[in-house]
Amino acid sequence: MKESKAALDSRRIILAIIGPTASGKTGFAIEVAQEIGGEIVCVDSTTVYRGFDIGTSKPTQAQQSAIPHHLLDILSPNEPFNASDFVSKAKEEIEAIASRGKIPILVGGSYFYLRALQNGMYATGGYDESLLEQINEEFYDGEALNEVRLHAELERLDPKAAKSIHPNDHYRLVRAVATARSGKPPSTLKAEGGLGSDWLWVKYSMAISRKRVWDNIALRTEAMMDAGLIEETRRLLKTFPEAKLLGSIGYAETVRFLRNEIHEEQLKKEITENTRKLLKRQTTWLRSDPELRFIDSRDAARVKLEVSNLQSVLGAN
RNA sequence: GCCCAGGUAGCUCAGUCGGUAGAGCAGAGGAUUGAAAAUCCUCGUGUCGGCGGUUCGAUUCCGUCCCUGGGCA
Repeated sequence: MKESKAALDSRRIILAIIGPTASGKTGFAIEVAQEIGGEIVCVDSTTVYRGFDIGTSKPTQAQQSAIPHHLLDILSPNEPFNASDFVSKAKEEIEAIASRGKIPILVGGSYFYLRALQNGMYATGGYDESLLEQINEEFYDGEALNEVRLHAELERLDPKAAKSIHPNDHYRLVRAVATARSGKPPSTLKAEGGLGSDWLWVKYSMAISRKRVWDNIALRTEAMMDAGLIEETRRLLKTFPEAKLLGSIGYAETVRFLRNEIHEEQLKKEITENTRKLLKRQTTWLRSDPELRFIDSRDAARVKLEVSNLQSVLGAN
């Protein structure tokens, strides 16, 4: 545990370039990867799915052939995927990259996934999914979930957890009750399985004003439409109508357009607005992480310098 | 030119039987532990179009002017 003696430091370097949508991180990450000899692991809940290309701003073929990208196109649209799946797959990729003598670079905007990978997740797993449904039924009153009763139940089982979960947050409420009923009060859980201190983390985000990201978002929405977002959505809707991602930004709005619920101008407006809201939520995550440093997209050379300094320090032992 | 309906928060509008006003959307901040591009919480002062008049007091009533939409010429 002691890291004061350099001779004991056997950590390997891992880079994270994690930033909001349309902030220019993809291009920056590729440049950095080329500078330091790295490979990219995508930290993104959407680009894992095949077929969802335009609306997810998946890295282009050219970008992918410039630097290997992992965890891209690994799933069919109907397959489930969550933070835990991400962690286990990412760990494999990271090990594989390191064993090739390359530096793993985590790139994406799904901060929740990054945190799960670095710090681990609660080992809840003790109940199966049917318990969630059972609770949903038990606390269903006529038309809707009775969150007051549900919240009271959590209050009884785990007062501390109840304090941190708002009654309207049904999803978290049901999960917390399920966890508590299976014998693990959520407030007592400890995160497990994170990569954490085995690696030397170098974490960056992009230094760019919200105004400029807004502009990028507007331009990118136009570009997505020109590139055939509507066609892509029509095709996916036909082949995978149940796909979870059809409910995500870009696709959900386009589905409504295809059902003639909104016109094209409205479609563009809604995608732009919803992407801006996403930007805001992502920014909240970034601000909460004191390890993150913000860097200009022209400063790839600085990252290279930092990495080689770190390498010489680590290599000294 | 005349008639009608409006001009209130960035947008769409509600409202005040006269005591200076409030919703939705947009926007901002936050949370976030197996759906996360999801889910949830908090945040609303603006010459109530301008100028006069009546009044203790006008965004509210009256007059007038300007602007917008519709109709008639």
